Amino acid sequence: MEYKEAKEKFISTWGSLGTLWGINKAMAQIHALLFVSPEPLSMEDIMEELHISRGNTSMNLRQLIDWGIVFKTSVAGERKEFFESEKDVYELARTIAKERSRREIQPTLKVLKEVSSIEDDGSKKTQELIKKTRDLYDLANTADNIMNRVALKEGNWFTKTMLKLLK
Amino acid sequence: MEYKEAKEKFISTWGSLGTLWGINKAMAQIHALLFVSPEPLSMEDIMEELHISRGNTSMNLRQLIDWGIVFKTSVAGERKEFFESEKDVYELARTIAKERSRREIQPTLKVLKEVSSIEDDGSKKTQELIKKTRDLYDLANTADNIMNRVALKEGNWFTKTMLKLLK
DNA sequence: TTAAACTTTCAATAATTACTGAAAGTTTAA
DNA sequence: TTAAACTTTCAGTAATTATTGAAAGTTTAA
Repeated sequence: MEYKEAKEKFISTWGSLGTLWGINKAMAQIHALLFVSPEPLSMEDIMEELHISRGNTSMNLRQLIDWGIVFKTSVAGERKEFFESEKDVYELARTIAKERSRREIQPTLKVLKEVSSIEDDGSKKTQELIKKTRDLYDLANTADNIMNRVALKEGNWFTKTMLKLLK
Repeated sequence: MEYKEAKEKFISTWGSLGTLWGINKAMAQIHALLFVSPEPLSMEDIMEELHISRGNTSMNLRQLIDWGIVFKTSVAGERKEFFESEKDVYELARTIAKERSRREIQPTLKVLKEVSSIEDDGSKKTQELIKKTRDLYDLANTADNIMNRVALKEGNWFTKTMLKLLK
């Protein structure tokens, strides 16, 4: 396997993995492409490599920028815009974790809190609903804290420490 | 807000959250329903509460069973099958983490390993591909290890320890 | 200013994914 | 055994989500 094949394999795998996790294929593939490109790419470049339309490219680039993992750059002497991705995997993971927390976990926690705060009328089913949503709240909250506040902070101090403990 | 409304809110939120993470709505909602039910439910019960067809119910129950988070049970004196979900949130999280690792992370790691093992021809783009896929491999591997081997083991020892550190 | 170069938007369409319902299959009580 | 009770399968359809392409919008060099 040499360069071209390897790169295509990576991009296509990343696309499928994205789909499995609720991220559309084009978005995941654009990210993958930018991630392994030594140089920033133009919209033209991306369209051509991935065989996707201008509109699709534009919309998905915007989403990647909204997520904070792709940036616009300018290239000296070129009029059009170029794009590059966050290159540091820890920074990438931290950004994604932070965004998913903000967009998805926090709203869910809010609902879990509301639901688990209903009045206990003493019935078994009400008590079960309260207990279960409270348990989920605690779990989601803890996982969120670990992810955002420990695991991904300060380079990989945490990682190194944990891997030592795992020996 | 009282019982009925709270329960519906929980089930519907769980369904949307699932969708966002690549799990279909019916599957997530069946799980939510079973998770807060004090008693096992029959297919009939589930169909009626969620307004979904028999076929849909059957297929999604099977998937939940395949994932290892829903079980068939028998109820004394009843001929039909009943279903109940894993009730412990830690066990639930552990099972889901293990399955997602097996189904998704492991295959991805395999591809990342392959891609990052191509021969270095000295070109910048090849070196970039190797470096980036190697970085992703390390990140995914570490996250997977922490998730499966530490964070979710033995009740919540880890959680408690971590939360203390976070003070 | 203006017109070429470029980007965004969005209605139409394609592709994918989920869901239904009825037929086929299975189990169990008598 | 058999027939009622129940579950699974799957072809057809519906719903959702992704993609295109062209028109509208924006920016910039001259």
